[in-house]
Order: sequence, then structure tokens, then C-alpha cells
Amino acid sequence: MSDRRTQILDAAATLISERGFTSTSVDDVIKGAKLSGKSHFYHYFKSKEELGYEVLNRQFERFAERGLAILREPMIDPLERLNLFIDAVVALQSESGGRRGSPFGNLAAELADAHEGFRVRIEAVFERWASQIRSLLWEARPQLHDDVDAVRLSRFIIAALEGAVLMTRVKRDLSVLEGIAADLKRFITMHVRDGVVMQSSRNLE
Amino acid sequence: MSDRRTQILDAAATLISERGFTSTSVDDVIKGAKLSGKSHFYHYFKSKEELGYEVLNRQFERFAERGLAILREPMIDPLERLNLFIDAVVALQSESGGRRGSPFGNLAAELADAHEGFRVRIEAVFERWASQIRSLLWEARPQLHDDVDAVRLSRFIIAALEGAVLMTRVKRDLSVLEGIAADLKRFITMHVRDGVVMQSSRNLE
DNA sequence: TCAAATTAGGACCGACTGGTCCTATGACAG
DNA sequence: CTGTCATAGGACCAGTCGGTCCTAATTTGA
Repeated sequence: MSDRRTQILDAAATLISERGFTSTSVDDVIKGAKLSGKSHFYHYFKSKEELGYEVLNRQFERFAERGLAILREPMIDPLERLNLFIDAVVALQSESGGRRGSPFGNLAAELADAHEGFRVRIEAVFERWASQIRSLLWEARPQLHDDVDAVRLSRFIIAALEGAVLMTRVKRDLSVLEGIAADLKRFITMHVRDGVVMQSSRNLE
Repeated sequence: MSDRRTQILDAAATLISERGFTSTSVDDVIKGAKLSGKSHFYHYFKSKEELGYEVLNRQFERFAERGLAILREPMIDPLERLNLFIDAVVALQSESGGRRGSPFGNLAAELADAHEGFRVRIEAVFERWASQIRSLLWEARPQLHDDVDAVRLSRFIIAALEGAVLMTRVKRDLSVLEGIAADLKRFITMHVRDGVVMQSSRNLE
């Protein structure tokens, strides 16, 4: 993959996460990626829409590498991994100082109703994310109560995190996310079988 | 307040919740409210921005009447009221068939970074919402553990609900919201002092 | 009755939208 | 040497954006 292409993708990712997809113009992307002109851009992407799809994919891959990867660490206890993953989400959000929400949540809120193409792709992103959590939960099932519903719990975790990131952005206060993350850990602990010890890097405050 | 004005406000509310603020043009609103032309619109609102602010306020008032009001019902046990409120959010969302998310969450995701005026107003909305939950929690404090942090718990509830609505919209599946709502009720139950009975219309399934 | 507010409707504005097309370089691989 | 691809850059397109201005008919309240 050419250098220029990723350069465009990166510039677009930044702009879209700052102002949304609709409010990011092709000209903005061209400026951001320092291209010579429109034809230069359309040499690499056949439309703004296609650019958006690829940006979304790249954002997910990035998130998979830097966040989701933790869920699969083989040497760490699964539930401990879940706590570490939540910490990672907090850390990722801290990088932008609480500004700039989840790239998935943002696009979802902006386009889920209006643009079916995006909706389907965002749904797929959430599904892949949820499935990672589900397999971790499956792995941890000896430590969990029998009635734990992995599908529901995985959705709850994602919803809480997405909602938390959104509120953090609105309040411009990272401690909102930190508090919700801590509560979320406690909620997960609720599903742990009695007598099973669980320690975490930062849980329960 | 004139009839026309509310007519415009209603049309705009529908359009904005369907396509977002930026993607709703003044001409769309004019068409939706069946006005004669632009000058007719600008007779009532000095700018699109001001229209947006008023729409947000009206959405909150509507939500306050139809949802938040439950939190203040004097004859019902506070924690039971909280469950009823969560049910009401689910019911409200069902009206649009799972499509069309929270008007606050949508605007937040779309404009929190880009438009300070909206950000501040959305922050105020969430704050008023949170404060209603906080006073309910205060009222319920004899039933709750001593270490319950009302500020944090209220934020958690809002974040979970906003995240749930978002995911429901993406998946186009109301059962996502229902599941998260049920889990949220269980999370709240976790804060209740042992030995205190708490029943709900639909809790814990 | 007279004035103010409301309704109606059209012309117009500069800026911007996503997108196409065309020409003319340089670089590099066969 | 030749053709393909990347770079560069400008002209142009039809349509939309938020917003202004102007004229005129109709309604309403004092």
C-alpha cells in the first residue's frame, strides 16, 4: 500500500474524528494530507464515501491492536485481562485529553440512521468487538456464575464504555470516564463466583 | 408562543433527530413546516444555530415531562421509581422502533468537539438529568450502602442508557436496549443494603 | 380605522459541496 | 526507449448551503 494512501487515510481519520464525516470536506482532507489537488485525491479513492469506509476499518484495526489485543493475552487471567482492557480504553481516551470520542460511536451517532452503508459497517465493528469479549468470558466461565449471559454482558460493557466516552467528551472531564470504568469493573465482579479471588491493576479504585 | 413557531420547532426536531443537525438544511425545515419561504423562517428564528438551541431545549423539556417526571413521583419507593424510569427510557425508544437515538446523545456525538455553544448546552442537559437522579438517590439513601457515590452512580446510569440507545440503533434491535436496561437494574440493586427488599415492574427479568 | 404582525413568494448572494476532466511533469520498471 | 503510474495544478460543473432583501397581500388587535 502506497505511502500517500495511508497519509490521506491518517489525515482523514484525524479530521473525521474532530468534526465528523459530513462536516469533513474532501478539500479539507486534501489540505490535511498536502495533496496537489482533487485529481490527486481521486487518484487514490473513488469517492468520499469509500474513504470513510476505509478510515473506519483502519480505526478498528488500530483499536484491535492497541486495545482488543489485551483481551487475548494468553499468560494473564481472563478477568484480569478484562480489567486491563478497560484501563486501556481509559488510557486511549486520555491521549486526546478526554476530547474526541470513540471513532465508532461518533460515526454511529452521526450516520446510523441516515446512511445504511455506514450503519452496516459500524454494526460489524461492534460485533467483532463484542465477540472478543464473549470469547474471553467463555474462557473465564469457570470463575463466573452459571447464569452469566455472555452476549448480554459483552453488550453491556461496550455500551457503558461508549456512553462513558461520550459523556466524558461533553463534560470535558476525564474523571467521568475513570469513574464509570471503575463502576464497570465492579459490575463485572458481580458476576464472579463467590470465593474466586480477582485482583486488578486498578480495580475498585 | 405562536403556533407557527412550535410547528417549525417540531418539524426541525424530527429532521434533526433523523439526520443530525448539520445534515438538516434550513430549506428542509421550511419544507417540513410548510412555510412559504426563507424569509418566513427567518421571521421566527435569527439563525439555524438558534433554532438548534431551541430544539434541544424542547427535547429536554419533553424528556423531563415524559421520562424524568417519574423520578419525582412522591407515592412510589425511590428505587422502584428508578426502575420505572429505566422502563420509560426503553418505552420511549420503542416508539421509534429502536431507530433514532437519544436527541442529546446524537447532538453530543455530532457537535461536542466542533461547536462549543452546543457542547455547553448539552452538558447542561446531562447535568440536569444527573441531578434528578442524584436527588432520588439521596432520598433513597437509607436503603443504600453507605459508600454509594451518588454523583458517580448517576453518571453511570446515564452513560449506560446513552450507550445502550446508541448500540440499539446501530443493531436495529430493541432487545439490546432491553438487555442492558435489565443489567443496569441489577447493577443498581448491587448498591442496595442487604435485607432491604426491592421489587420492580420488570426487573431482573 | 390604522398599524403592527404574519404570511406569501421570489430574486439573489458568496461560499462551499463532491466530483470530473484536461494538461503536463517526473520516476521507475519492462 | 517506452509505457505506466505518481505528482502537480487548474478549470469547471451543477447543486446546496445559510442568509439577506424586497414587495405585497392578509390577518389581527387596539
